[in-house]
Amino acid sequence: MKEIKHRSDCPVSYTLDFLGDKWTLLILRDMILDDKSTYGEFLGSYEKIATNILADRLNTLETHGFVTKQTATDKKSKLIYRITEKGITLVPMIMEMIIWGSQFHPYSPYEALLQALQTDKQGVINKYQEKLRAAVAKG
Amino acid sequence: MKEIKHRSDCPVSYTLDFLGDKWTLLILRDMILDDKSTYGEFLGSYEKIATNILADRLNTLETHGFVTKQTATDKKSKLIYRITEKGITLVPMIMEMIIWGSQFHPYSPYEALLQALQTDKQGVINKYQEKLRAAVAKG
DNA sequence: GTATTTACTTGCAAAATGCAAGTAAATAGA
DNA sequence: TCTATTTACTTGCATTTTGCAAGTAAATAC
Repeated sequence: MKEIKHRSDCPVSYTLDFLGDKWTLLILRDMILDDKSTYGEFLGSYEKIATNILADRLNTLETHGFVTKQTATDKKSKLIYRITEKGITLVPMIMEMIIWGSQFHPYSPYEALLQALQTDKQGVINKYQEKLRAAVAKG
Repeated sequence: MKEIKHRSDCPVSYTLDFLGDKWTLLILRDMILDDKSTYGEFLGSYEKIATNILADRLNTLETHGFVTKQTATDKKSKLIYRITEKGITLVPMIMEMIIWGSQFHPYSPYEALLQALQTDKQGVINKYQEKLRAAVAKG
């Protein structure tokens, strides 16, 4: 279990204390953009996160209220990780990263999304946030 | 000198390969928000970056075209780090971090900035980018 | 009853970070 | 001109984090 140390009161530093690593936001990307929700699904992502790191990050995300964990209704051995309202506040950051990264390295699977972001960024953000909220509400 | 390894073509992962650590964006914050430009100034920031990490990150930022380095006109022993056009593309990300971090941890020195961001985010971004471009042009 | 799925934990090696001290050129002050 | 200080690092070593492979354990499928 990782204890987060805050180096200063600056919001940039504060943000990096949570999100400044190579894996945390990739898990949230999987949840936000690809509707992934289980350990196995996160593990299956192309970037190949190590099992111990994934367990650690999921734990930290849960501890700090970005996700919740509950056993699946259909299968007791399956755990469902769901993004919370706090997690949903990270949608703009993820979108900004898609925009930024795409400038230097185009990625065809996100071409339509990128186009939409360039036309109406706030609209896209709202749509994703509403979709995620609906999923939370559905339970 | 750090070689950046890209884990996948996903722009989020690509972005994190560059910026997914605790220090790189803090140096850029110092340049963008506080007009810092020397090794000593970065070292003086509240978060207390280690000298070897600072040297490494400045080197990496320079290697990848986010900053340039040149000796000061007034003092040969002084090196000036300047943000490039590529570095300036990170302004929206930094602003998003300010907005996000401030939600959970208010920080009075950025109160006015935050207010402005909430009223007219794109306007603030443009203003900062123009200010930085002007500084680049001035040399 | 046995194999597989799902979600981890454990142990150890490798890499990154943090801390303290040392270096070296340029400048400032006596 | 000699000495101290500023500026920008590098080096060495301890600590922490990450990565990889293997092991565990409950639930489910066959």
